[in-house]
Amino acid sequence: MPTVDDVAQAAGVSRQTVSNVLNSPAIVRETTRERVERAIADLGYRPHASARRLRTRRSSTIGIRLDPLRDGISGAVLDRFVHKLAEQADARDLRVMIFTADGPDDELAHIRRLHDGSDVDAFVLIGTVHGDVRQQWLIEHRVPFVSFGRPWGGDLADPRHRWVDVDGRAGVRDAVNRLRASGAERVAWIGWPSPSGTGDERRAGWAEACGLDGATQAALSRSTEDGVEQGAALARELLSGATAPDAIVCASDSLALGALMAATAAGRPDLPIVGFDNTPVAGAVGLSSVDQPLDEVVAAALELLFGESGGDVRPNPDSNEEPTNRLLVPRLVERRSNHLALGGTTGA
Amino acid sequence: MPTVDDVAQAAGVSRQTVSNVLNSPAIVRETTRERVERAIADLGYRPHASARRLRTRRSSTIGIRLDPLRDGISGAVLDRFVHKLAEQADARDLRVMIFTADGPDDELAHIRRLHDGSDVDAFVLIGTVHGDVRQQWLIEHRVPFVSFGRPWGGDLADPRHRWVDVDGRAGVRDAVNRLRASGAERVAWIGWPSPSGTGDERRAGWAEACGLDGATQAALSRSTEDGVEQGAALARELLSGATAPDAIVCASDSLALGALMAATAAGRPDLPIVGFDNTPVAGAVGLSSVDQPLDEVVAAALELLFGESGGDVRPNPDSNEEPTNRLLVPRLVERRSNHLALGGTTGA
DNA sequence: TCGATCATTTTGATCGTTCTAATTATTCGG
DNA sequence: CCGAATAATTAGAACGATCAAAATGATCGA
Repeated sequence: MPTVDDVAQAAGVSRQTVSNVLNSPAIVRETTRERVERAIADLGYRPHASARRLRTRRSSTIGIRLDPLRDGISGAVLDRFVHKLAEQADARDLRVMIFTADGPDDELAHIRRLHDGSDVDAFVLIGTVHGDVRQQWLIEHRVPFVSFGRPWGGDLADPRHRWVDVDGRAGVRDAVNRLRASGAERVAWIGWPSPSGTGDERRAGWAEACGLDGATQAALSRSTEDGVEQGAALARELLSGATAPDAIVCASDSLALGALMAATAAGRPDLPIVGFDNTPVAGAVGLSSVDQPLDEVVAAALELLFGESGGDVRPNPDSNEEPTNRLLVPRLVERRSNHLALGGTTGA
Repeated sequence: MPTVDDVAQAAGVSRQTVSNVLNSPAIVRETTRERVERAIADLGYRPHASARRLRTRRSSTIGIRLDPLRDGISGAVLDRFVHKLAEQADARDLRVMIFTADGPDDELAHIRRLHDGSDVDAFVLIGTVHGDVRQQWLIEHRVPFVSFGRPWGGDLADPRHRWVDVDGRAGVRDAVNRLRASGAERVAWIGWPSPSGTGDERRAGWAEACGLDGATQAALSRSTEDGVEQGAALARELLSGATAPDAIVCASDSLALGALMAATAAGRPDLPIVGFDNTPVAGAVGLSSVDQPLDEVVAAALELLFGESGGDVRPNPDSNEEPTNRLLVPRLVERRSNHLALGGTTGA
């Protein structure tokens, strides 16, 4: 591999001029620049990333932990998130390094390793939880990071904690409103056990929009761990209850798929059911779902970390001038035909 | 961040001794080593990754392209693969860098960029295709790589092409045999259009084991692009045909899910159906599926690249002594109850 | 006690780049 | 056509680690 010196020699200039052509072309004379560029092309020169990183003390690399494998249907959202992150990072000439961890402490160990070794100069956190050790450490050590997920239980406006999130409450509210506009009067809810930041927010959206009194709300609301079977079980329970729902909104596609299966089996194939995350499965079985705008989420995350369109600059973590967080609005994807019942999409 | 010099000073030794404690502890005297280790711990020293990489000319980083997002159910396999890769790479003190690409040429551009910049010193390729430009370039430039997937149409024994694959033919064959042992006599096949290396292999497994004459084989075999709806359509076609199948084996879980939906809708909820990849959805709806041993695949891939348990060594690409590939055997995961029909798993 | 041998530690150079500061070319008003 | 200002380029040092080889310390048989 040729070095900057080889290029310099070939172009008849000095090392530094070659470097300038690459990093601040504006200060190099037109004719010189062209000569150097030709030499670069001829020799097939590429800067040695590690040498550059060593000198500039910038890795231009973001680290992200892959979510632990779940058996559920969901989780695919985070895979999509990572994918989009890689895509958009590339556009800014950033690299993405991944790692896995067993739990928060293990993750923190990885974060420290990658940070202390200057492998990575910013982190993206997903799935924030109450009193997160990661956030605390990152803030304390002034390591740039952004989280996909609000700092539950923390100061939402703390400028040192940059975050992006999707307004699940609004998403569910819209879904419920839509169902009611279509004639549903008893929209039920299947969600996750409290306390769960994300889950509680989504449920709140349902509670706000369902238009039911307290007793009816209690009768039409259920919670369980995420999972298809769990969703099916609770849907069966709801459907055989005293006040049967005429629509169900769920906190996830897994729960919704279960509910759809239960409804179909119970002879109610047309019961409107809405899931969350708009996973591939939802599309496949014809399930409505609240779609998170991951493209925007990623774009906002990178913008908070690196600025408007900045290449690899990286502002300091505690300016208080512009907001350091962003709440995005999801969109309901409506699907009408229950493919489980039809056995296919559009007729035989 | 402290440097090796700071540690040296604190421990009262030279730079190099600190380096030796980290890289070849055996040659350092016990007492000295302890002193240095204490200093390292006290100062919280971590070697600067880029400096080390610059000097050693080794990045200890593997690059992998994330599969393009598909709408299908499958594809999750590759996410799981990436996850396990990150896990096992970590155990060897390797980093994993991800990227995305629009097509083979774009991917090659990324590969060149990462390689030429010494960002990455080995690549893992997934989803090999006939006459792959990536493989060709990597071999030509003697860049270490391993592919998950055989070099379709190439020399399977070429020592310069390290690969790991799962024997889909054997997997499908076993599945068919199992179905026949349970009494099925007309096992149908729903797969992908030929030519498709992976798809053709899987179909061959069916053809070998189904025990049907040519005409019946033709009547019971269908192919289509991957997708739930596509699977449902073909299953309907098969079920309403002259010679109706009493079991269906599919090339993917997407197709199988479609088939299951179609069968359920057609009043044949108990028709045995087998998918491929054992994705979360298969578990959720109670679909049998052929499971790829991804742990072993990843372990084998890393072993082919870095040796038995080697940390970050990296053998040269063309020794002919040991095999440079590995074909692993998948395992059928049997599930009996069709949850679509029951509307849940284990009764109400 | 001496020189040879082996174990341990240190010194100087180097990886490929960019930073800082100094040097040389060029432009321009008068 | 000169001197000052600005533009363009260059030389030397530095980033933080490891390599290669030299220097020192310890061990041991004669």
